[in-house]
Formats: sequence, C-alpha cells, structure tokens
Amino acid sequence: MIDARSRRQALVLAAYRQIAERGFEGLRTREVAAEVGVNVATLHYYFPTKEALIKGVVGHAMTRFRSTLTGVGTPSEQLAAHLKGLRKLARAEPELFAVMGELALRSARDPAMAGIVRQTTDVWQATLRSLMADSGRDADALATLAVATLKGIYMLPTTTSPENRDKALKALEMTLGVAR
Amino acid sequence: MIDARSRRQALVLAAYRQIAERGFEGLRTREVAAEVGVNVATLHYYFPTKEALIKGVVGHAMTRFRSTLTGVGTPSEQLAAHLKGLRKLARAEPELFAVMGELALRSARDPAMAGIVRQTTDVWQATLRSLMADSGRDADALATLAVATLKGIYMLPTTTSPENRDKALKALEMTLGVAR
Amino acid sequence: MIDARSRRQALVLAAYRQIAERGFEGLRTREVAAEVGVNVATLHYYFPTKEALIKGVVGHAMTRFRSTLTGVGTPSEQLAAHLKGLRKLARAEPELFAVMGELALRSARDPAMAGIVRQTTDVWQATLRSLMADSGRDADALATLAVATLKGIYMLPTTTSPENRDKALKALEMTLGVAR
Amino acid sequence: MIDARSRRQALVLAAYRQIAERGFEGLRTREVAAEVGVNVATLHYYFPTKEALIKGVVGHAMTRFRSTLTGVGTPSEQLAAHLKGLRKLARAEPELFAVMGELALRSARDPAMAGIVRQTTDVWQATLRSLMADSGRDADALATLAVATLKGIYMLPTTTSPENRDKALKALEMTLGVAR
DNA sequence: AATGAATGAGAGTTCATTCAT
DNA sequence: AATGAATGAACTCTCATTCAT
Repeated sequence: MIDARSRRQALVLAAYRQIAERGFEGLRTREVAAEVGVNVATLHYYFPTKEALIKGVVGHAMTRFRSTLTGVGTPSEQLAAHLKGLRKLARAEPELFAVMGELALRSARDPAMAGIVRQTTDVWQATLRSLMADSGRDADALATLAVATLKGIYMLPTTTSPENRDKALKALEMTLGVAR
Repeated sequence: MIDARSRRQALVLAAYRQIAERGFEGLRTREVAAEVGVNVATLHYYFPTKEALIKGVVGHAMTRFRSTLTGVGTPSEQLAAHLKGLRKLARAEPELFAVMGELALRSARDPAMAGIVRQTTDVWQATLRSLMADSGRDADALATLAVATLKGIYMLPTTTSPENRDKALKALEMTLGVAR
Repeated sequence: MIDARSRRQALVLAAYRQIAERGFEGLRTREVAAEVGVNVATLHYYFPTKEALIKGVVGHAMTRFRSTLTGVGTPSEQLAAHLKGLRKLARAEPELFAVMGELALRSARDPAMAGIVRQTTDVWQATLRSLMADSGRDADALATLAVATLKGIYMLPTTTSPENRDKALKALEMTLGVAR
Repeated sequence: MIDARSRRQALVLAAYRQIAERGFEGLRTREVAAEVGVNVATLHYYFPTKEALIKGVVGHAMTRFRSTLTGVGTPSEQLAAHLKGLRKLARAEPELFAVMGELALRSARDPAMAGIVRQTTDVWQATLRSLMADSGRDADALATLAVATLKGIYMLPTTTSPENRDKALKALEMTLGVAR
C-alpha cells in the first residue's frame, strides 16, 4: 500500500542514513533494501544501479541543505539567522552534515558529484557574499572564510567541546561583522 | 635486499597515496602490494590485516602533519609561520590533506581512529591556543575557529579560486591578530 | 484492441526474432514483451513460462519450414524446386535457419524439443526420399545426405563465399540426380 | 599438488564438458569450479572472466579438431582416412562436435569467436580442397560440399539411424571420388 | 622473507515469475 | 486483459585473508 514516490524516497532515506552512519565505504544495497523492508531486487527496480541510488541521496542532501539558505530581514539579521539555522540543523539532523562531508570528499574523485556539490556550495557562498556586500570589507574573502569555517565545523567531526565550538562560531560572527 | 623497516614504509606510503587518490572506498590491498612490487601475501606478512595497514597510514599522516607544528620566534611570528607552512605543505603534499580529510571523516565511525586523530588535533589546537594566549582575547575560541577554518580549507576540496582562498586565509590571520 | 490470437502471435514472432539475433542464450522475456510493447506480466498471461513461449517459437519455425515441403511436377522437378525454394527462403528469411540451428542444437539436451524437431526433420527426409525413390540408387542414403548437407549449409553460419555455396549446392543436385 | 598448467586445463575441460552437455546457455562458472573441486574464486584466479574461460574452451576444441587434419598417403587415401578419422572421433569424443556446433552458432553473434572458428574451418576446407585438386572436378565446390555435409552430420544432432548416417557418408565419399 | 594458489563471504546485478489491482 | 510492483534465486565477479612451500 505504498506508492512509488514514497518508496523511492524511503530507499533514498535509508541509503542516506547508512552513508551517514558508515560512510560510502559501508553502503550496501542489500542493507538499504532491508531497512526499508523490501528485497534487493526491488531496490534495483527503482534504482537500476547503486550509483543511481547515490545520486538520489545527493539530491536529497542538497535539497535539504538549500532549504536553509533563504531568509528575511536585514543582511546582518539574515546572516545571524543563517548561522543560528545551521546550529539548529546540526542538532536536529547531524546526519545531513555527515553525508555532506562524505559527498565533499568524494567530489575530489568523482567529477559528476563534484559538479552537483559545487553548485550548492556556490549558491551558499554567493548568498553569504551578498549578505556582506555592504560591510565595506572584502565580501568575497569573508564569504570564503565563512564557508570554509562552517564546513570545518559541521562536516568534519569536531574534536572540541560544544562550548568551544559555540565560542568559535561567535568569533566567526564577529569577524563577519554580524551586529548583536 | 630491502630491510623490513623500509619495506613496511613503502607499503604504508603506497596505501597512503591510494587513499589520497581513491579514498578509503577505493583502497585495495592487492593494488597497494602491486604498487610496491610485491605479492599481496607479502603485504599481509607485514600487516596482518588491512586495518593494521591503515593504522600505519594514520601514523604516517599524523607524523607528517605534526612536523609542521614546531616554530621559533615571537608567538605572532610563529603563528604566521604556521599558516605559511600549511600553505606550502598544501602545495607540496596535497595528498596529506586529502588523507587527513578521509581520516577525519572515518573518525566519526571508528573510535580507534578517532582517538588517534583527536590526539593530533588536540596538539594542533593547543599549539595555536598557546600562540594566542597573550592577545587579550579568547584564545580557546580563536584556536577552535582557526582549526575549523584550516580543516575546511585544506581537507575538503575547495570550491573557490586559489585567490579567494588566499584572501580568506588573510582574513583569518587578521582575525587571529597576526601582526604583519 | 488486439485480439488474443494475434497478440500471442506477436509475442512468438518477437521471441523468434530475438532468438535469431542473440540465440537462446540471449532470449529475455522482458525484451520480448518490450518489443511487442506490453508488460512482462502480460507476456506471462499468454505464456505462463518462458518454455511455453519457446514452444510457441518452435511451432512457428516448424510451420514456416514445412510450408516449403510441398511441390508439384515430376520428382526431379520437385527436388529442384525444393532446393531452389530453400535458397530463396534463406535469402528472404535468414532468421528461420538461424532459429532452426538453435533448435537443432537444443534438441541434444531437451527431449521435448528433440521430439518436435525430429518430427519435422523426418517429414523433410521422407519427402526427399520419396522424390528419389525411382532413381535406382539408395534413396535413404541420399536423402540423409541431402538433409545433412542442407542443414550444414543453411543452419550453421557458412564460412565460404556465396558463390562457393552455390557451387556446392549444384554439386549436391548432381549427386542427387536432379535433371537439369 | 597440482600444477597451474593442469589446473587451467582441468577448468577448461570441465567447461568444455558442460558446454557439450548443456550448451552455452547452461554454462555456470560455479559448476565448472565445482566439477574440478575448487572454489569459484579459484576459477577466477585462472580466468578473470567467463569469456576468458570460454576462449580457453574454444582453443581446446580447435586444437582437438585440427589434430585430425593431418594425413599420409595418396590424396584419395588421405580423404578416406580423414572421413574415417572423423567417424572414430565422433564415437570417441562426441562432445567435441557438440561444442563445435555451439561455437559455430555463436559465431553468428560473436565476431571474435567467428574469427577463430573461421580459421579452423578454412584450414579444414583448404585441406579437403587440396586432396581433391587432381580429381578433374571443381575442388572448391566439392570441398565446400564436404565441409557442409560433415558439419551437418556431426555438429547437429542427427535424427536418423547410425546406419543411415553411415550410408550417407559413403554416398559422400563416392561424390568426392574416393577410390575404394 | 616471500609467494602462488586457494578460499569464504559477500558484493552488485539480473531474470523469470507472481500478485494485487 | 493488462499492469506496476515485488520477489527468490541465481548469476558473475571481488576481496581480504590464509596456507603450504
């Protein structure tokens, strides 16, 4: 009693979870299917190859992330909201960042993936840049800095305490000139 | 007539290169052995399991990275030297950062690896912290910020131009209060 | 609005074509269905199993071939007409002989198929025998010879030039005592 | 305690037997390995792909067949000896002809195989042609006729009695002008 | 110290077949 | 009469690991 759309989605989500948990290394079609409660052959009915399934995961992750990029208010408010939104997202959906880390790394070897990931990163960076355009400082440099820092904080397992991380994020806000 | 030490080293280096090139996903003991010109069984003579070989790679990468952490001069000079050193290292040995990215991601699922990686990161962060202790600002926060940013820049494939990256690095230096 | 009979026929023809093209090895129910433009499940509605479909193909091929076995005129004329008819058929419907080759080979392992193929071959041979009954020579031997040669020429990919093949056919005619 | 050469050979022979018994359709790497008493992985150690194994089978079959093509004596004697040799071979190694039938059919779809099979067939036909060169008749035509007939008789399951087949062979000998 | 040969376990993928609708 | 969705069983192939030599 499940329509095709949601079954596809369920498979993508299961794969997404497994990549978050075990990395690309540990992604097994059989286990993805099992998590959804279907036969492997059913998975292949929806996704002819493992790569196609991964593509689905990439799409899902990117969509998920992009949904955090829109905002209202003054640039400074938007910037603050974006950072706050990321913090919330990281708490609510840590897998998203784990998966994005995997995707980012894979981009180094997989041009197709690089293209997709780059698109989203570019949008992200452009958004940040536009929010800092009036600051009278080098918006490009700051946007690049911000993206790098946020990737470092959220996509790679942090080795410091959450408090330190939060303080670092505040230092970033100050650098970016977010009014408080 | 190759002594055991250097054969071990050669195997580690080959694995290291292959991880940099293809990620953990693409690491094959057979190809590591082939690159060194020995049989797979020989590899297993030196490293009983694949995990043992990976451990060797981790050790190598960490040693390699730590060698950049010592410096002389005033704190500010040392900080500047460290950042410059990283830039040089990234140009000379890009694989090192590719591998460190892989290791960092794997840490999320592999406690043993997490321990080792954490050690090095902690040393790194402590070093940075000590270099900013006199700045009259929150050294912990700034050190955390710096580590996150540098990881983001060097360990994850950068999507921006080298120029932007360099400008971002300069912005980081300013934030850290490096005298120029 | 297609009636059951012709849909069955269409499926058989598609399978027939695919066997001719790719052999039994390459026969896929899904592709047969696709060629006809229906779902695989529909194919199985008409032919419960793949074997049933193949049986249909066998029937079609045998019917097609038998239609060349009737003739009028003197025995010698009929014999000549038969050989000429085969030549024409091989030009017009090369798949028929490709399929018959497949069927003949499969007969070696599949008793059911052997039975059907044998029936047709027996009729063929009996026809030839009767046409040579008056020749004063061993009609059985000559009929057997003729069938073997014609199978060799038409059912197995010929490695010689068409000219040579035609010359060989003429030599066969002479052996069989066909007046010219 | 088995050297590599003979293990390869054993695998080829097992595959050869299975093709003879079940056709290409029924060739399964696992069963080939099982027949030899090794793991499938071992089979793949010797033959990286199934196609490589088949290539081995083709080589074996062709070598086996070619070994029947040499003879001594007058042309007429050699011809008679060749036909007698085939008869003996068919009795001793019926699988050889079954396999050759499979190969011949597959040639129609597989250019690589066609090349190899053609080579052998060409040698065969050339040999026959040379043996009939002095007969004052069209040696090309007769050689083509002979090859076709022999293929028909030996490579496709015969539907007639052995006696009839022998009589047909005698008729062929007469046609070819073999002195008795 | 080094290897060729072998393997168990499992990977992704395919396919004829079934079933609810 | 026809289908989309699902499946079990099997397929070829891969890989880290082992072992006799």
